[in-house]
Amino acid sequence: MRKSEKKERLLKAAKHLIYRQGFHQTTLADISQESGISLGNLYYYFKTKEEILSAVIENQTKKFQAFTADLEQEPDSKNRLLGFLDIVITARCNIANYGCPVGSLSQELSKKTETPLDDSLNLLKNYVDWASEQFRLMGKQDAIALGRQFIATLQGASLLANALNDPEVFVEQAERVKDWVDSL
Amino acid sequence: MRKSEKKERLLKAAKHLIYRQGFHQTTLADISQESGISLGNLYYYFKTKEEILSAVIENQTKKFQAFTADLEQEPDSKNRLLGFLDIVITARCNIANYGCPVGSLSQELSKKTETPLDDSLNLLKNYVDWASEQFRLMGKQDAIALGRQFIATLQGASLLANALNDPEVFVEQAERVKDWVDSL
DNA sequence: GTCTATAATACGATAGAC
DNA sequence: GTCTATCGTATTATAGAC
Repeated sequence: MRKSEKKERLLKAAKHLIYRQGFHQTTLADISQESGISLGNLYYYFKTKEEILSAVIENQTKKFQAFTADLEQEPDSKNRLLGFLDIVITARCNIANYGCPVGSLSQELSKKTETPLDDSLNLLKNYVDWASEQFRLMGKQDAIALGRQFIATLQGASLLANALNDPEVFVEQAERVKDWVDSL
Repeated sequence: MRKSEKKERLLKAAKHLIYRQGFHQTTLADISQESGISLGNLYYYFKTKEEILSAVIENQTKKFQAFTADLEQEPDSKNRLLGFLDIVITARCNIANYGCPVGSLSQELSKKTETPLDDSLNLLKNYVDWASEQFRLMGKQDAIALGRQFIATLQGASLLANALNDPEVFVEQAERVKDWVDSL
């Protein structure tokens, strides 16, 4: 196994566990076990637990970029927003079980007493900016507020579906967002 | 100082700290310090940390009941929803700094690996049920979905305002909800 | 009921052999 | 690079004097 391959295994395990358990509840022993890499060896790849968190956030940022780049294939911005909704709807079950990976992490980190780690703040902002840009391309005057509304409603739907433990709550609300976008 | 008064002091400190730091990041030493009650004495009032959490959740439930009971003075259900919005808007700064007390706790606890503690699940559900009831009284067929939309949008606005650290983001989105309710 | 001191444990991090 | 063993500290919880 290549060195970088191990680092990726660790990152994947960390991402998975942090999503399901939250950052503070995930121990390095958990990550070691899930990845099959010994606890001592883990420190060869990441000097601190915080460094793992940074890597996970960076990974999420890249995923966002790949996600929106893929949507660029659709030339119409309204259809891009609708395509975005279709994709998140397919994640309904994970959302009902664990919430939105970006939103839940973002909220947990906002309660951190230590260093702010601004990258996490930017994660949600990236999505908001992307959505606002789509509304701007649709010629909307209040594109920024619309973009915030788009993301906020989906975040709220994730939170609610998670709290009520019901994927269909997420689908129902996302469909409402679809109707709303369609009507604009 | 009465015995029950001390218990209330502990509860208030715990509630405050859990809201600002989250449950897992709040230590019993923190609660001891904030309340001015020694760590050992704390255990006279609450046998475990979990028991404090239960008390905080129960307190939030009572707050919800008092909150909605107060709104019952307004005879028109649409006005009750609008009144609800006006009140949460006044909390904009706390929301931008720490999120919604109910939503953030609910999300943190949904990631708990141990016992589910269903009371926390019911907290958000109480709000949803209340909102849905108002829409039902307004004669809406899809009152349940509307109630979910009402609470979900506010939760999303809280999350976003918190992530972006901007109270006006919350106000902007809450005003949009007001316009929406008004138009129904 | 209230306090100080301390036990018990979990966890991040390091040391050092291989 | 990788491992096992272990340190140091934070934190929940208890013991026991007052």
